[in-house]
Amino acid sequence: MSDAEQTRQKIITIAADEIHQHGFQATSLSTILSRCGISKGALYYHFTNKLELGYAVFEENFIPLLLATWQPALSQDDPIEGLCDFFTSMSDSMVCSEAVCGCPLNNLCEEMANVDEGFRLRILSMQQKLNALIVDAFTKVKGDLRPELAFGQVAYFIVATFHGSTSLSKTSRNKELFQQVIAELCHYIRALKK
Amino acid sequence: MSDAEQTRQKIITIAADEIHQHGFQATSLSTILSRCGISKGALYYHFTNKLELGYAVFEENFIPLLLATWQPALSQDDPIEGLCDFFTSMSDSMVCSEAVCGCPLNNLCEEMANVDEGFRLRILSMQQKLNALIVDAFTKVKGDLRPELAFGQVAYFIVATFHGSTSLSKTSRNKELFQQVIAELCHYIRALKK
DNA sequence: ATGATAACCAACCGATCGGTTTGTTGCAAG
DNA sequence: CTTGCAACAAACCGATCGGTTGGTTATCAT
Repeated sequence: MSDAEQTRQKIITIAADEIHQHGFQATSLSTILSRCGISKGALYYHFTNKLELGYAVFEENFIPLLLATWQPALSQDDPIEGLCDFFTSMSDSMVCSEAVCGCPLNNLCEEMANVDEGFRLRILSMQQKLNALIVDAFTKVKGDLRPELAFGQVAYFIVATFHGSTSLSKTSRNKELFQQVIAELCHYIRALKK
Repeated sequence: MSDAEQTRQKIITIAADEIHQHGFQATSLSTILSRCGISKGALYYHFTNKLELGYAVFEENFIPLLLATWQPALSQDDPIEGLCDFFTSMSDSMVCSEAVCGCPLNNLCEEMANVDEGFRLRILSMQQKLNALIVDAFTKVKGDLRPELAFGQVAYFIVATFHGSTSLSKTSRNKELFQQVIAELCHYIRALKK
């Protein structure tokens, strides 16, 4: 990897961490620069402005991260149990510092969807991709599921509840509350089976 | 009402609208001042700083608004149907401009819970109050509900899903998606009955 | 050896932020 | 009639923001 590409990756990685912690608007370029150990000229050599840096972080860091997080759970032979195990292990292993930051997708959705159209469309695209993943997984085992279910609707419901539960855990700082909502979500998911 | 109290109320009302639209941190005092038609000296006569203004907005505007929104649904004879009617009529009557702004409680939770402890504790208190309202309503008709239910857990689940669905509608700008998730939430809620 | 280019640095810019200071007005009590 | 305080207005402050500019260094083909 060339020096330039190395610097670019470093910027994106650190910017992703800052955005995850403080949101996009509250993230200061100065902080990124000092953490990277580079100057502002270096950053603006690689990115035309802050917004383009944000888009790059979303596409090159957040999206692959989200897909890598959800994919394994959904490609199990039994995606129902795969999802429940995924949610449960996440709520069990969650430490306080993670609970505070929340899901990067949900964070950006809350913050930027009604602020910048570029962000909104990228977030929307990712939400649809995630939803399609869940629908595909359910379709593969649709013989085991209740026949009247609308998979798209159910998939959005699951993601909405998951995001809402991460939101709740931000104020409580208590993973037991998160675990409770996740437990209830797993009840719901398992009840999708015949 | 005295002139001073009138000015104070005007500031809070307009600040509440700005915070609801743009979040707390992105809300500019200058904008509030010009919308109110007052000077900065006037604002700082009534509030010691921006944070205290934010607290006042939360306690004197958002909290009463939220309680007035949820209370009627929960004090029905049948809180299950009350909640479903509440959610459904909200998703039906929602216009695009409302969908973009989301729920004030959820917005502040996402933005401020890990930024300011004063906000976090106030939000947490409100979440607990809302949860208690739901638990109380369910307890009154517990004879009609499935016996194995943990009401607190169920209540948090409902609120989490509702907040997650408002989050989803921010990106889609399409109330049909919101309606779908709400419809699935109503399925879940009605299934709480025996 | 030299010119070109990629990759970067340091200093600076205007704008805006939350917050402070000083001054002014209207009314009400003495 | 004047004194005093409540209720503001207007100007200003330092800090920080995203962004720009002009130069510097290292590499590499010619």
